[in-house]
Amino acid sequence: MEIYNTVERAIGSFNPSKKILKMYTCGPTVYHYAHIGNLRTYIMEDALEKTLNYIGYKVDRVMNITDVGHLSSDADTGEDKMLKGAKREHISVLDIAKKYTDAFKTDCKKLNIKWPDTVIPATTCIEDYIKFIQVLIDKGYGYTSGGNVYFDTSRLDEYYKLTNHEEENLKEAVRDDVEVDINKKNKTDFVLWFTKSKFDSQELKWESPWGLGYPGWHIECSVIALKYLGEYLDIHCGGVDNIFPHHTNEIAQSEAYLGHKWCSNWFHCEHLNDVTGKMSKSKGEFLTVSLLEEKGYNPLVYRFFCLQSHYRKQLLFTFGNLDIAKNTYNKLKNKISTINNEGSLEQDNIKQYQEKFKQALENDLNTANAITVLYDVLKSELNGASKRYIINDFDKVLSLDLLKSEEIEEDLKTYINEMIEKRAQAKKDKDFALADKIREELLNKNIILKDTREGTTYEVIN
RNA sequence: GGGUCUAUAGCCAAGUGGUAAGGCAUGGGACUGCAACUCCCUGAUCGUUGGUUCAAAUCCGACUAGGCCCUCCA
Repeated sequence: MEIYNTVERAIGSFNPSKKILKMYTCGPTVYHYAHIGNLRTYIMEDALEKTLNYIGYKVDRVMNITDVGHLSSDADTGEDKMLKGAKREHISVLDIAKKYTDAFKTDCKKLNIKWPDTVIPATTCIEDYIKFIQVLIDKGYGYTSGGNVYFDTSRLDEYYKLTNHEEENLKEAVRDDVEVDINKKNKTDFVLWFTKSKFDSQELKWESPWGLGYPGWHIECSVIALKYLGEYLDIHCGGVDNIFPHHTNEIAQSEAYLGHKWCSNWFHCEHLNDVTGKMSKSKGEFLTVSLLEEKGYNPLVYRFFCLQSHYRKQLLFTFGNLDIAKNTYNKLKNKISTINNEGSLEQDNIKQYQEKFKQALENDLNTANAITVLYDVLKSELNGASKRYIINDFDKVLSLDLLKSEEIEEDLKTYINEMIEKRAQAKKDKDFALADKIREELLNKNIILKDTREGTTYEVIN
């Protein structure tokens, strides 16, 4: 397939000859609920993984869970994030991690995001970080200063390959709330191991050759990727805000450690913005999947909203825009639900549509176009069975539950049918007031009646 | 200040040199007791400006606007 590669700053071919691909994903820091902007990235990564499956690859995918605790909110003057969460809720740091890992898992499930095969909490690999850091020190890439272990970026020729930065142009401590670390030899050096925390309240600490402390932020991804996926990665994913410094530093550490090129493709998902810019937890409304549900949106409407757009374009979130997606999604599902299952499979035509669908996805994960192919299928002359077959096939990537209809309990069915009978009689008697009253009553119970030529049908919405 | 990305109708968008796909919304019509559903019809010369070319939304330059990153936010 063709896909944009951040290292090349261009769309390039991605057609490894092997059958199994190694994919690494930066996971969440589990100190609070994920907001839907975070989730956009996971949705698109999920679509990527499923696309790779669709075109014939097996994907060995690993994701970390950052439960080590790093800076709080957007300022690094405050407390440790995990600890802040723990204080807020009067439970321990580890309980916070568990709580929000579970919450994240639930969100993924609701959005039909496949949980990666291997998900590793950062705190389970402390020994590995220590060994890794020791090797970096032995090789001359690490040094200790002011109690912390730092990575010496001046030892690298290609430190900026991901960003095209020039060292002299890099500003230090751009944000007001960030302080310059005087222990660093170079301004881009970063911490591998902390013993002197900027905040003394760090709760989780471990013994190390350099003293009691905790790992730097970037080390966990390098080490976990190496431990579970080996020395070569095919694709590494994350949000665009991680390009610098996080991914830049991952490359620095990993390649310094390995002595060879580490990951060939970098996949970055753009941000979900609100009208003021990037969505964040500290600003504006804190939009979670649960909140969307409370407001009456099926989480898959949000997935659809994301898939209709391109992962490398910023997407503007407003409830108005989400309403449009909701309407579109409901119409789409509704249309699909009316397709019968008759006829025998028209293999040749089916293949054509599958090919078109594949082409859209292989073109830098063009999910918007892939959805258009779905509409082409709906409008086509294919028989019902063939359409259903294709829709089911497409949904392996889209994961929009396109063929799933809500299970309706027998009691409710009986009730609705009785009401429909009653209304039909009322209409016959020209008692439209009663007929409308019945329709209204059912609507209040989220049951929509539809009068068609064949009679009255209904739809239960959730 | 530097880097990076984006700019097509109200919204999401396709388009990768040959006279602008699709979806939703809007408006009109059919259907209906009325409505919803469904079906049919309905819209843009592509941020601005130079250039390359027989031909540009598509390539190059400049400009403008906006987002993101520059030490731990996906």
